[in-house]
Amino acid sequence: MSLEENYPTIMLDETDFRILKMLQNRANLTTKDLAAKVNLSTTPVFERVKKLEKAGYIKNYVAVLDAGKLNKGLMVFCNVTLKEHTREIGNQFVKDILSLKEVVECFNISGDYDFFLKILVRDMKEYQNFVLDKLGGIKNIGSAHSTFVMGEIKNSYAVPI
Amino acid sequence: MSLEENYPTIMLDETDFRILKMLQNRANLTTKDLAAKVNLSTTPVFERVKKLEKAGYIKNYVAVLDAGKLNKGLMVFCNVTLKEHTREIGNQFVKDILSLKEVVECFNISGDYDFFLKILVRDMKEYQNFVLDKLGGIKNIGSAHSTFVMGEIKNSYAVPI
DNA sequence: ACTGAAAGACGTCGAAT
DNA sequence: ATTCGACGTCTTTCAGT
Repeated sequence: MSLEENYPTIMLDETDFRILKMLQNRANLTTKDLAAKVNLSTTPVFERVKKLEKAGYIKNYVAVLDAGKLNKGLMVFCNVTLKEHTREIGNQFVKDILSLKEVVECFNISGDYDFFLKILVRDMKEYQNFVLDKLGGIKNIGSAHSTFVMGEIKNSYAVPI
Repeated sequence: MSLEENYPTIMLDETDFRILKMLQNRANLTTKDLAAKVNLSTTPVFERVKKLEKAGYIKNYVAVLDAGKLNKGLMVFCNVTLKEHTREIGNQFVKDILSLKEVVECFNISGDYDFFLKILVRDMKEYQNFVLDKLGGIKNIGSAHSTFVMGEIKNSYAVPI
């Protein structure tokens, strides 16, 4: 009964999956390109894409930028615990975290920590400032453990289908 | 002197940054839309976008799919250590990991573990099979520690600019 | 559900300021 | 570096199968 699930549920066939796979690798393929690859004319492909958008399978189209070129070449994972686990304190933490633009991902996790943050900054100095000025200003953080990314093997936003 | 840095280095102005910000939120904005938002006509905006693509600031355009709808609603972080840290064993591990479609991200990290993996699967059963059949088949893994995502607070592919 | 064609919008480029 | 204008291509729709 969640608010996000109010899309129509539809059946996808093999062609739909092929279209989704191609679009999550290159969203600027034209309908014509897609049509050629699935051996159809443009009309059914156009209608399938619209169907997939309206049904919520395709949530958005985004440009992938180069973090390093934009001076955000240091990726840090920060695992955080809260001092208390009431809903109110959790909600406040979430609200505070969402205001920090350096935090590009935040998940509530199982295990020793409560939250996992992925942070993008320019360098160590900027990360130090982030921890001291921004993370340090958030209430009810019990502990924070930083892990630094040394090398990127694979970084995809694609869903494995 | 890295291989990836062979793009021309150019200076970006405020308008370029505004265009990048908009495109990483909605890549299907038309040149016309962008032009209206930055108070220019289409031609300079078109040329700026092409410039940003050629200079490597924009690496790609992708469709963002709904993982839950596509039956990949369980996200798991898996921290892995290798038994030995030679370049050869590391390279083989990387090669093996890249062949697993469930692994959507893989980073070489500092700290207690060597690699961080983000994995998307349908449910716990599928994750169990992934660990037993796929991860378990990879040589030279010393230990693997799984953390399960219980809730998504923020999940963006955007670079904070 | 697909094909083919037709209309309109947009991307794309040249000339000009 | 931007505007204007023209052309080609793509998106989008519709009649027909």
